Amino acid sequence: MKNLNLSDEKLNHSASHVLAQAMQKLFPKAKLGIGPAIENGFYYDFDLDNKISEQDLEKISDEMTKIIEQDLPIISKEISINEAKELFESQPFKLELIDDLSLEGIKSVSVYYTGNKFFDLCKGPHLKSTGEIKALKLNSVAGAYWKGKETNKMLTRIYGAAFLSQKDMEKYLWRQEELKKRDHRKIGKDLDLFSIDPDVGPGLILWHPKLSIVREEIELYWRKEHRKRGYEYVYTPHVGIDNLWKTSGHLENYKESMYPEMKMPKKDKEEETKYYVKPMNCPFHIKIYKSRPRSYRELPLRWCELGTVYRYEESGVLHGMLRVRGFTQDDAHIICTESQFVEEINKVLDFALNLNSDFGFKELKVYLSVRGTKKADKYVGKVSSWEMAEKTLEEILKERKIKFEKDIGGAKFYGPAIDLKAVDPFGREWQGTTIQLDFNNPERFSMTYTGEDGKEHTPIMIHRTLLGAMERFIGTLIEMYEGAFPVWLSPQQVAVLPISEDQFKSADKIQKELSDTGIRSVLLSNQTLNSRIRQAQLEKIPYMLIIGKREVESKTVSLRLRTGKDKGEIKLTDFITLVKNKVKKKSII
RNA sequence: GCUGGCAUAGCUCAAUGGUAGAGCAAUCCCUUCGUAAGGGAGAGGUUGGGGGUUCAACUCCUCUUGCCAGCUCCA
Repeated sequence: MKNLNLSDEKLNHSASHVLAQAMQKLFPKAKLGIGPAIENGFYYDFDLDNKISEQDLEKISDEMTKIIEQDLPIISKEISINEAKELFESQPFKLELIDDLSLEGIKSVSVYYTGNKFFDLCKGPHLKSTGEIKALKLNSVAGAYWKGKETNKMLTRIYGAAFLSQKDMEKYLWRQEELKKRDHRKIGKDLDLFSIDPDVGPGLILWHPKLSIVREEIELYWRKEHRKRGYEYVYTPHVGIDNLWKTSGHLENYKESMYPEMKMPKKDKEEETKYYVKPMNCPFHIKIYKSRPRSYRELPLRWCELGTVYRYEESGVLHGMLRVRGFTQDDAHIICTESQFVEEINKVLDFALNLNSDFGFKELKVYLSVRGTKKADKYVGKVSSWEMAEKTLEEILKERKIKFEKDIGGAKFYGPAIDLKAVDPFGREWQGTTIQLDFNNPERFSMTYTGEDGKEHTPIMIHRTLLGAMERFIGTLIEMYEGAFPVWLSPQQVAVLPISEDQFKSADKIQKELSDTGIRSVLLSNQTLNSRIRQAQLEKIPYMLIIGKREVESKTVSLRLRTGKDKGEIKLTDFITLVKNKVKKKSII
């Protein structure tokens, strides 16, 4: 969660109190949960006897407006735990919160009054009066578990946002519209990039030809960069026998995320062989490692694979290409000695920063994912190894003077991680790179190498993805660029547009010449010129070449950019050089 | 998985109990055009699926599948 600035927090937090007050008036039996300010707004949770839907928001919003117009003062009062218990007698959730606070040893709590009828248990701070809220928008109704626990009661949550001026609200609404326009699911349909078919299965992506070009370009680049950095490619199967997953601990720790087993009867025997589709690639890479004895002289080993895995994610979390059930990780496992480990992590970090920058992600947020306190039994391996690893990763980040936040509870069951999240122009964060330590598998699989001392040692395994997964990464790119991919990734780079039939032949020749130099181009010759320009524009093709009588005579092409800019006449050879340059520099246009 | 909502032509949407309609796309015909939509014609649907209520269901009820928002979870 991002840090909120104080004025936004006061504003939205006060608005959430106004919402609660309005709800209590409209639904006197409503029990109040909590109502904090969040990034870009606020919410409040209620326990209601009745169902409410988005249609009710208007009514609630009107009630809130009345409270705002009364310009009620917001005043805090410090009271003792016992007084608080009396005051919130009829509010079971508040009583629970008071008990929690009391258990923490807190003796008094603050209560905020809005006018003299409404009060709420609250730390504050707040606006001085409701009249400071100048505009308001209720967005949605959703269910949310009390205290975020799946086993707790589900409350009704209402989301909204408050503003200090009408203008601020307009800006906010504009942003919402802008985000809707960039939704990769919409763009994916509009630009014929991908689809999801219920008959194939929810969360399984069908890559259409255009998006497959984007992926192919990324994969080519990815391979080249890995080769350059001393990685070797491996290929491994999509399924493995249950024994493998027993050894890896997946059947113990990860089974609910795995597709169910495939049972294969054995000939003349009663037992069956059970196969599982892989949710991770690690066990396979480990088996390659274990295919023969290893020496310290071979280490570090860096094995990478575009490994397709399947995870049976809960139906409610699926989201276009960003959260799917089948995805291809740009996976790698680095197997090294203890003394190589710090350097290897640093190399991976260098690689990751470089890669992110090449795709135009200039701003990154770094997280150190460590164990949480809640589900301590979820983590496998010795506590001492965990402490050591978390400390080492933290030191590496500090050494590099990288600013980072700790993501407490963000560690995988097998080890801590460094996660990089790309920040887009709208401030949204997209996880791609994750560098995870794994001290579960080397032990479980009894991975060893012979050291300089002639003795057996256990290697360290680093598990990492840089892009994350092809699906999520490319989905992110679609949102980031609003479907207008940088030139090197554009499914079509050039549209060739003859003005009339007289130039069809020349245009066709130009298109073939572009193809010969490896530039992806398409000849559009139906309909009017304007309609073809529109077509190329809507397809977000970076370059349009207009070929008319003039151009044929002077042996040039007229260049129009997808930005709408008319660059005038240019020689074809110069244009080819220009495109090649843009491709090389990975420019947007 | 949970809470709430949605599902009508390829797409975007209309029709609120009386046997489905528009624009765009696609198809065919005419048009050959100088920087974001040239004109015309015909076609396209057992209203996501099953069951029920009713003389009559896109419309009401119920089950189911998928999708959307959020919760929880995650590459």
